Amino acid sequence: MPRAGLSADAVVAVAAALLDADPATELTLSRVAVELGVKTPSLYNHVAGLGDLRRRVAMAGIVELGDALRTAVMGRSGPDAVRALAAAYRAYAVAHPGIYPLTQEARPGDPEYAALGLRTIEPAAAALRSCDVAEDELIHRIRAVRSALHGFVLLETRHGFGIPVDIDASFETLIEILVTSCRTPA
Amino acid sequence: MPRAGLSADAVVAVAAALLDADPATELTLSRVAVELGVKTPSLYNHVAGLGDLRRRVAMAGIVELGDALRTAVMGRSGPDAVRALAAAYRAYAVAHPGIYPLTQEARPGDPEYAALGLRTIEPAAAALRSCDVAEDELIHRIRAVRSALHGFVLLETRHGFGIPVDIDASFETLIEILVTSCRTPA
DNA sequence: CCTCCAATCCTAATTGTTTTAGTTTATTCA
DNA sequence: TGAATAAACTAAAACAATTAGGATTGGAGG
Repeated sequence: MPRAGLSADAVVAVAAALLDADPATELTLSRVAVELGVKTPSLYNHVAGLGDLRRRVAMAGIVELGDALRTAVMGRSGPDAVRALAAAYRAYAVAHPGIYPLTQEARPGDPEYAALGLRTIEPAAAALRSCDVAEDELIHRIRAVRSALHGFVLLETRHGFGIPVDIDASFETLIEILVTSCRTPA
Repeated sequence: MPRAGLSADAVVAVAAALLDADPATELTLSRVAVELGVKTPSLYNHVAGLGDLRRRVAMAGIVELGDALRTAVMGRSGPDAVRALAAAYRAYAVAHPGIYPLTQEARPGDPEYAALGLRTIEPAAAALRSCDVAEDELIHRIRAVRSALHGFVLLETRHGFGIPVDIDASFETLIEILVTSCRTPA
């Protein structure tokens, strides 16, 4: 038995790659093991099972998505910030159609996971605060933006938009609707 | 072997009920069979397998959702129609948190399924047309509304809104943003 | 250098799932 | 009544997750 030299990170990376390569196919430990040239039970030395693997992929994805959003919003404000945030959000989902849905899955009773989730909320909060959104409206506006972006990229990446009409234009329309709510401070 | 008196519809109904009763738990033929007091292979007399069962549940759901939307929009126009549509959409998803996601799954190469999908699009198209949305903008507006609603109800029903702040108020905010794009004809 | 121990990887086995094949029995209808 | 059809069953194959336990590797400390 020559040692394969695995690590939790390597397993997570392969799982993430498989997920993005074919988002429609279920992630299985078998496929990850084959990809790594190892038997399935060996994965348990690095990861506590399929559920844990999915959680780890999700957390890595949240960090990446959060960083992308933070970067996008940096140095921008008002409608510009919202537009940049939206573009970055969509870009991440399109680039990672398998990982993305995991990043938006709730895990009740997992404080570490919940804490990470704030990474994707904060940039949105910053962008909206930079439009003069009242503080008691902020959460609702964040939820609205998040809902719109989440729904759009989910439908896009899963081919839910049936008609072959320019999806970029649809996204522009969506963003402009969202931005409208930003343009006019009270 | 006393006969159980099943039918495709009965199987679909039980599957739908299981799905809604516990949206987090995977739908399996085993559970459906147990619920019906029958062995798993017997289900194949009525349904072509798990995939077919899911498809049938989805189609039944699409019809129900489409009817709810059509009813909501009937006799209304402009912002009123959009508000009613949104409320009905959310009500369906909340009442059927297990079935709803299936109704929004794309099935490439399934014309019957695609045709059914129009049932949920048409009410939205009607609502938006009744605001003076230009015809070449219509698809994009429909997609925007659909994205926003889809994302919201998915996050709501899967407990994706972390903070315990009034979700109804957030939905109101979202609808008002969508309706804004409706209020002002060119 | 050598021993030892912990980590890694394996095989074997259990459980639970989908699905196919073939059999039996109930129902229907000619 | 008797035959055809449909619905249920048993048996079994294929595949996945997981656990248990055993063997080997690789490195840490003497």
